[in-house]
Amino acid sequence: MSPRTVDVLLPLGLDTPYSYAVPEGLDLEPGDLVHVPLGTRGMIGCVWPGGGSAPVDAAKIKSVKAKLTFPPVPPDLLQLIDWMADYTLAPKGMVLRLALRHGESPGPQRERVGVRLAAGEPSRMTAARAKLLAFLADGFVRGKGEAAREAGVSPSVVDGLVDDGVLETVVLPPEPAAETPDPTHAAPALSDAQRLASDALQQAVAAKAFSVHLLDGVTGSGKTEVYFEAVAQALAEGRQALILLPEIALTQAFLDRFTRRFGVKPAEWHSGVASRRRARVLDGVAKGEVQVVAGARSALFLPFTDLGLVIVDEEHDPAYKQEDGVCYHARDMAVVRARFARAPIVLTSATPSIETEVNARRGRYGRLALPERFGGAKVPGLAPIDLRKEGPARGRWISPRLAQEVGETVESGGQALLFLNRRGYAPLTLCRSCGHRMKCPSCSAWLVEHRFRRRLSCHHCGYQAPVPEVCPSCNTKDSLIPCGPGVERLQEEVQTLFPEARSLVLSSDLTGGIERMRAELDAVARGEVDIVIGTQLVAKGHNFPGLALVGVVDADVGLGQGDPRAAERTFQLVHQVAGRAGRGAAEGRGFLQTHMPEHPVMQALVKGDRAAFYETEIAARQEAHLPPFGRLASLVVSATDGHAAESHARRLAACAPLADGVRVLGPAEAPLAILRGRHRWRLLVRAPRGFDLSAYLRHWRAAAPKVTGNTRVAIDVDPLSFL
DNA sequence: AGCACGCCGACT
DNA sequence: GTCGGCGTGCTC
Repeated sequence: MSPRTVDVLLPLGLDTPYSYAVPEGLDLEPGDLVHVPLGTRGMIGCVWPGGGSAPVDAAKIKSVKAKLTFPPVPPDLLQLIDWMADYTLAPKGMVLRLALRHGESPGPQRERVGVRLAAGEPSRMTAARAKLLAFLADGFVRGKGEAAREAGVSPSVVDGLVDDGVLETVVLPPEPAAETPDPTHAAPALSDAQRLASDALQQAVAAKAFSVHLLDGVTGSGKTEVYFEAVAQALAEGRQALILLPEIALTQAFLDRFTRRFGVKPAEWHSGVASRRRARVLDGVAKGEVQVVAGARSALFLPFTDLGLVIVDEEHDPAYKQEDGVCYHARDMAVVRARFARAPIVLTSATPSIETEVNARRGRYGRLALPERFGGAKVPGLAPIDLRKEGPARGRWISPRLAQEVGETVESGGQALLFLNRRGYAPLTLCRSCGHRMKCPSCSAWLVEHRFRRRLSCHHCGYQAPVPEVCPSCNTKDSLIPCGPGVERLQEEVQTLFPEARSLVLSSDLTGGIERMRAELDAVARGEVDIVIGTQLVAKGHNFPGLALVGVVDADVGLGQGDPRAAERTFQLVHQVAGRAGRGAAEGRGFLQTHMPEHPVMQALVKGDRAAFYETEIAARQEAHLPPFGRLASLVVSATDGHAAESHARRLAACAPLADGVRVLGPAEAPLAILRGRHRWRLLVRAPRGFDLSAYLRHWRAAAPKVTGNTRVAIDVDPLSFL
């Protein structure tokens, strides 16, 4: 009799599972994680449902080594992986990898050791020992580290007394991954509009069925309080809730709000969480002990077994889009997971993406609108400052009017925010003698000067070099001059204009990681800074209660380039930044510096007319058959050799299948023509709404000439950016 | 993704 | 003569 076999999907670039023999007595279910031999090494894979894989030579079949005592992948997540692989054209194994590559250490947890007073006298008494013994005099067990910390002595004092026999060690039960949130801890007082919305969401949760709602409200309208009530409902029913946030929005402020509502912090899941903690959260999620996870994109792949609610906060945020490897939009995939889990999902935004807005208008998503700013504070209007007429002097970026307003704000004790979406000191460095421009050696991009780090750096590949003393082209000394502003340069200008003011640059490339970032954001919130100079980072969900003025230094930055989403992104970003002001008691004011005040986006921003923006933008998308009125996919052919990339792109274009209403545009050199030393040619597929683009691309790929050498074809279904 | 196998340049 | 560069292809 031939041995039983199972299909095992491996987290590799493979589209089909492999067959393995099942050892006698081992019981395997789909979703179980197993250790299997592969070639010369071993690997963790996932038992895959179906059993319909193509038969292989029996002699090749190896045997499953062991089943891991690790949480299995639940059925809805298996389904999501299948679905994502089909949709994105990524190998199934690479999608599985997203769900397995959590970076946690799955090994046995380190025992937590506690101490308590035992019989016996210390051989010697010291001040530190006396302090510790006094602290432990009640005879209760304390964690080792905790005892040392609380008593104000070093951990070695604890160890010393243990060796002395005065203290005894006790093994403590493992610390829970998260404490249990209490849905009744502090029910908030909601406005009528909030109550209406939260009732609707609670009903959706109670229905235990798939549904999508857009929770639509301006910054400060109380969206978070509303969806917390939906979370409370899920908790009351004993089910799990997932709150997805753009990574940087997972601030102390968010955790504090959650804690105020539910009494304890949610389990966190993002790149800053230590690996041991991740393992505990993962385990807790799988066992249903962790009920609420607040996490970044990757939390989408956690093994929830009883998911009762998904929230995607700030659903329009482009950070949800994964651009490399498996290209996917976490918001869209969250909707799919919710569908498979038969759970309601709530998308929140003050400036919904056009896709979501149109879905809400069509009635595919329910819309819950929170029209007013909670607590009465006003959304700041944005006064336009026409840079053509009242711009600053050459080499300056803050117009006289904006400078005066900032000065008055700071003098009267208010906080000002200057927004400029450009990192570093200057986006371009050129030689005044020969005109040479400092360029990245492996990308077609300028090197950005970072004066604080005293380096030139490429924002696309991470290349860094010191600022040279002589021009690399003509060897003239001290001839390199910075062109254009970045936030660092803006701070320099601020320091010249307002020497007394305390200023701070907030930008993603500040050293110190997410912890330092949170600390600085908190310092701003406490009013320890007068003038904040920030990139888009300041737009994302931080609350600066003392902020009285917002100045958008260059509203035109994101426009141009022919990117169809440029208008949308500019609107969302500036709208959000403007919303930072006036959330507290102070009435905020805003200023918008632009070279094109007549542009529809600027007009909408100046008038605070959100509806006008959606009208023009939706009409423009419809006119151009762009998403969501048509579908797009991008194929980027890249190779270290430019001709190889171009010729493969041309041959690829030549064999594109014909289909009704489908147009293949290109190949054209990608806007970023060279990236990390690879030449890039781009093809764009435009198809009608509702067209099965994935199937089309699959046929195309099957008919395409096979890729040779280091040529690569990257497929992005529903691309967001056009670089 | 690794890791082995393969076929061409500069070293003990 | 071998060591080793990384291109190519396979892993149940």
